[in-house]
Amino acid sequence: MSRRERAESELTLTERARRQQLIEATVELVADRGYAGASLSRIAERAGITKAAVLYHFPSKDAVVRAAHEHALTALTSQVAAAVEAADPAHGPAAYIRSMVGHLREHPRHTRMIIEAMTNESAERQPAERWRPLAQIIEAARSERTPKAAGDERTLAIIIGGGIDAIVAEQLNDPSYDTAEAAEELIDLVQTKLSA
Amino acid sequence: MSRRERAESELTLTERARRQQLIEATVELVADRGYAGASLSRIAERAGITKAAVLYHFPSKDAVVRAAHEHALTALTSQVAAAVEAADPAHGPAAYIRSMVGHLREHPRHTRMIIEAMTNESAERQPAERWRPLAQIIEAARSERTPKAAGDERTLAIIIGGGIDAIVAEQLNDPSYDTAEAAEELIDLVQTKLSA
DNA sequence: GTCTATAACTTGATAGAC
DNA sequence: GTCTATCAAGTTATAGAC
Repeated sequence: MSRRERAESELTLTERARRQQLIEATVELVADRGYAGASLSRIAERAGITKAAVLYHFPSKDAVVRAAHEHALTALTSQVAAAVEAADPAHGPAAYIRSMVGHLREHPRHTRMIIEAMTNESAERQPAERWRPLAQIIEAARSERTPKAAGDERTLAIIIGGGIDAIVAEQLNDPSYDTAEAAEELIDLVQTKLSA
Repeated sequence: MSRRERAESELTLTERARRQQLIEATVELVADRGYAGASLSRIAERAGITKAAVLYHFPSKDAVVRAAHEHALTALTSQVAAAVEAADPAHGPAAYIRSMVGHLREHPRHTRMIIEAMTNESAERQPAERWRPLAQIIEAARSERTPKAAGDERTLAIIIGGGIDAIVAEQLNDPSYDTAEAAEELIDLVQTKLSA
């Protein structure tokens, strides 16, 4: 299942281009038709080559999908991380929420890709712990206001994360939904909690 | 795709039993291996019969999965509805959160089934609007305290719903996570908001 | 180094035996 | 009324041509 994958440096120029093309095709496909709908033949078809040709560039179908997933996830996390670092620690949670909702709104296809990947997360992988980074950001913000305060950052981070997901998901099936405004309301909720 | 399904009253006793058995097998299967892993052959295998036999009791594979989905969903909504009705309107949101988290904790397999079904919700079905019932409960609670208040119930309901999902999901990959406590924290957060 | 032809298997569904 | 035998279409992956 898990063969060795070539290092980035060893890639031919055309290979690089093909991989990128295949990743984009896969992201679109997963976004449009879900995980199940992203078969090798359809990926190949969308890229204008054959199934077998896809399997030359990637060791397996799973590898293609994983690459597409990482592509979307990296884009998200790097942007959010940058936004948080640029912000004052006290406004860390707000920056996190704003940039995350913003990114997901601007890249709906990445969103679907990430959601699908999380849901179908094979049991083989580690338990995620997606809340941890946000919990640290909350802790930093908290210790800036009331130095000795230490609450349940984990649960708060989990709730916020779920809130973000739900807001973005809502926009997915009602494009007229104002996610920016919703994000501010979520931020307001968090501020209230942190001030208490 | 959508053939006529027999009315409940016309069902033989053995047919009733088989259907129930197949539904349970499907729920377990989806919970364990996800939507994709729930093929006709595996459903049949788990029930001790053949694929084709399954398709005698249900018109299609889709119908089996839909039945399993409805089974899980009905159990959830009926319990939550009862809990909310039994509670004072002012405590409606709390009752909603408690009973929902409680039910999902007690029935983890139903949980996975519902999540998978929501994610793979074919585009053919209506846009869900899962937040509506909760929004009404919030509105009722709000008008009891400050009769003229009318805020953004929709977004609040969406955030709460997402928070519940996230709490339950967390318990799914860390069984030691205390969802009851998390639920109380979420309730506290909502109370703060409604009091403001 | 890149891709075509082919294989081996699984899928959902039907027709018809009992 | 219940289920077995069979099918056509789809799936991923391999072997080997260019």
